[in-house]
Amino acid sequence: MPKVQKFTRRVPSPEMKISDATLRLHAGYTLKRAMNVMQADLARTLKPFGLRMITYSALVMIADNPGMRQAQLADALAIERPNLVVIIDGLENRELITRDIVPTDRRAYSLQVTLAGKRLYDKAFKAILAHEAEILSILSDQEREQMLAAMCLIEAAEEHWRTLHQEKKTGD
Amino acid sequence: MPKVQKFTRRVPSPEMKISDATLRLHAGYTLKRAMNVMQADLARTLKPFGLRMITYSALVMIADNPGMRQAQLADALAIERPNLVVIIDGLENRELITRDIVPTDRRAYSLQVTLAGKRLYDKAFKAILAHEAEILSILSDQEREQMLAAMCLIEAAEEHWRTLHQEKKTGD
DNA sequence: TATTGTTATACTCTATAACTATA
DNA sequence: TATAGTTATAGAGTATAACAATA
Repeated sequence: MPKVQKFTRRVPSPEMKISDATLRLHAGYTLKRAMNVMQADLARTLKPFGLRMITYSALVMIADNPGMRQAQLADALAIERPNLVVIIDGLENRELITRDIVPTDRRAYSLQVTLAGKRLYDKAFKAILAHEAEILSILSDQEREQMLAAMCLIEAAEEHWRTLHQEKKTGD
Repeated sequence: MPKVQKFTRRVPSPEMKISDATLRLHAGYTLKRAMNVMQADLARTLKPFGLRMITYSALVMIADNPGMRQAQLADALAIERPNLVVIIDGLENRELITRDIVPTDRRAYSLQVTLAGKRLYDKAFKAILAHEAEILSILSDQEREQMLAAMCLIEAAEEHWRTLHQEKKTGD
């Protein structure tokens, strides 16, 4: 089987029309492309506040759930506990949150937002809402609601789907 | 003897209710959560074929656009040229694609899919469609179409949005 | 001088094992 | 024994600078 095809000319001109029609048939591909746009805008929006997506998410969760522990936060944000440590460290060093001692369980910390943390949270939250409203303005209110509902259904479907197949994740 | 816990708890922690209601107000957050589900399933689906998302995408693009160059492929997949090299290397080593010489431009390569590459592409494509159909079965046909249309609008909106603001990305 | 493919590098994000101190 | 937080580390994924060959 000769692999030399230097004589088969296909004329790969720079003006050639590139098509990703096949990949567009995959919902995951289209979803990823759209999410990259949202993600990039979100990162730009948060940058002036010195926040990244994950640090902002952690700040919001702590502010909304005062006293929560790191393990709970990691679970809620769907990240591993070790990766949360540096995130919490950063927020604590900037005095946006505090790690308080839990009298009933001296292994754990009670996470609390500070006044400065809540102020930053409020500003970042409003900025994000404004940016997202701008990007999503191409969608009607109904389209936007239906899209978000569909996203929630997809996310929720995973648990249902896993239960159905009784995941054997221990071996694979 | 299966180990049975006296008190089975999914989250062995305070009985506190954790809420991510605020983050749910951000479309980007909800979008990311849903995409993670699709992404994880896609990775699982491709694993038996020895493909990752990016290598599968490259294979499909090359098969659908015979003769395209690496720079074009990198642009289409929205990745940097240096990161594409190792991907192309992998596909070429497995003889799924070939790098052919372009007589008219000896700097460039003409990317072509091999028969084995096309066969793997067909199998992987069908597997992905089946998996996605299963996950998206919680949505009606109309809901699915509307969701995908919304995703395309969001992605397309970025260019429009950037044009409107006449990006000063050179300094930011 | 600009472009194609490439190398080297670095930085982020994520995943896992193992340690400590508690329970 | 099990859990909460931590440390160290490794693997992806992604970004930029710079180089050789060629246009």
